[in-house]
This record gives sequence, C-alpha cells and structure tokens, in this order.
Amino acid sequence: MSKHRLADLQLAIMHVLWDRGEATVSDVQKALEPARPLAYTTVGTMLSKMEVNGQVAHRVERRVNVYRATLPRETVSRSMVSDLAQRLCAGDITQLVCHLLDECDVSREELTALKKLIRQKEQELCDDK
Amino acid sequence: MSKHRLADLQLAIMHVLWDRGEATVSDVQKALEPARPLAYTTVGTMLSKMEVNGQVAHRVERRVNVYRATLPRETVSRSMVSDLAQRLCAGDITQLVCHLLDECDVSREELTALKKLIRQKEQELCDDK
DNA sequence: ACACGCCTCCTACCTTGGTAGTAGAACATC
DNA sequence: GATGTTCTACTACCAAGGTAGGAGGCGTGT
Repeated sequence: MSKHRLADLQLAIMHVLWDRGEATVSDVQKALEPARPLAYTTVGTMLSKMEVNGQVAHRVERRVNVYRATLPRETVSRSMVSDLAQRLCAGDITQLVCHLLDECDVSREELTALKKLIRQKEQELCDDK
Repeated sequence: MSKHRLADLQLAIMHVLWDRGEATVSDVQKALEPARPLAYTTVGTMLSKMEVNGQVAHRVERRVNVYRATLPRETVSRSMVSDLAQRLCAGDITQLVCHLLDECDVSREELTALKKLIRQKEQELCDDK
C-alpha cells in the first residue's frame, strides 16, 4: 500500500533502468535523448536524488556509477494506477476504464484483449471463493 | 489534448466544486475536513493559486468569494487517465487495465459492468466505420 | 460605540522536481 | 609530461504545490 508515486522525469528514467536492468548516467542520457534532450549532469543529479528517495541504487564499476531500479516495474505501475483511481473517482474502476476508452482511441484488438482479461479475472474470482 | 494535470489537493478541491457547483472557502474547508484537516487560509490560498492557473473562477456574493470549477470533471478525468497511460506504459491500455484489476480488488458487479462497457465500445467502433 | 467573528488579501516559508554549471579525479593519448 | 576526455560530486537556482500567519474590512449583537 506504499506510495510509489514517481514524477515525470523519474518515471522516464525508471523505464530506461527497467528495460536495461542496469545503466550508467551516460546510458540513461542517451536513451532519453530523442524525446527529452538533457544535460549530462541533469540526469546525474536526478539519479542521485532518486537514490536518496530509495527509488534506485548504484554500484561502482571501474570508477563509473552503474544504476539499477530498486522498485519493480509492476509495483510502481500498479501503485500509480490505483492511486489515480482513488484520487480521481474514489476507486470506481469502471468509471476510470470508461474515461480511458473514451479518451484514447482503442483498436478492436485491444477491446478483444480486454474482454479476455476480464473473463480471466472472473475466473480467478470464482476460484478464490 | 491540453494538460490538465491536477495535483493532490487541487484535485480534492475540484471534487468539492464539481459536487456542489459552487462553494465558498469555508464550504470547501468543511468538506475537506474529515479526510484532510487544513487551516482556513490554506484552502483560500490554494483556491487563489488555482484561479491563477485557470482551474477555477470566482464571483463575489455579499463580500464573500464563491468559487466554481472552470474545467469539467470529465475533461480532467480523461486527460489525467490518458496522461498516465502515456507515461506509464506508452499508451498500452490493456496493460493499464490489467494493473488496475490486479491492484484494486474488483467485485463481480464491476467486472460485469466492464464487460458491458466494452461491448458498447465495440458497437461504437462498428458504427463509425 | 465596541468587541467578536468571519472573510479576504498579502506575505512567507518549506519541499520536491527539474535543470545545469563548475571543480576536480582518473585515465588515455601523443 | 602536457592535454584532453569522461565521469563524479557539490552547489545553485527556479517553479509549483502545500501550508499557514497576520493585517485589516465589515457586519452583528450588546
């Protein structure tokens, strides 16, 4: 139930770390480059701050800092989504999904996938009982 | 496609305004009280800042400021949800819903409602084509 | 007339995210 | 050995959210 709410840049950095497992400042900067050109030191500073926050950790390899995420992607995703659900519509999931489907245009494939997901969830509910 | 990202307190305040249509500082403070006890002036200050941001507006009735939201609930909800979808999983809606269903425990009723929602959406997709 | 309560407005302060410059270590290169 | 590159660490600064205190206006009851 902890609060893993990441800000914009933090989340972008985490995505890089999650994708690669480990990355240096330089790696992260280059990965972010196209969408978000930032000074080398900016990335470094942010990583330091994130380490203080306990979101990442680093080891030193040949005098270079190699960072890794300390939070699994799933944990953060789930926590941020449910956090928004709480704040936005008091946990009313149906409403949230409704907004989602309204705003982004969903393809037929996605709808099919969603239906499957729900059936699966229903199954789980039955099993648990 | 604009950026209606509201912070925590801002969103809580907006909920009060959306629910009531209009509200004074005092109304908002009292409505927030149980979950979030704040000084009167804190609420007032936040409302002022939100007015600068264009999120609310006020009229003066008998020397008292009466605030109202300038953004419809739906607009904000949709924009915040899709914003999170973008940042969290590059717009992969299926994944987002997956996290949602995993994290919050969904009732059978909600699942049924969701299925209905999806069928409806599929219908719309056919109609548009 | 005065005190009390309510309300607004202004000012202030702290925290966090975001952005970056500068100094200095270390290693490679010529 | 001088030069250049690369990387860390430290410092700085701004914006925005969040929180609140104090000054001063105005109406009401006594």
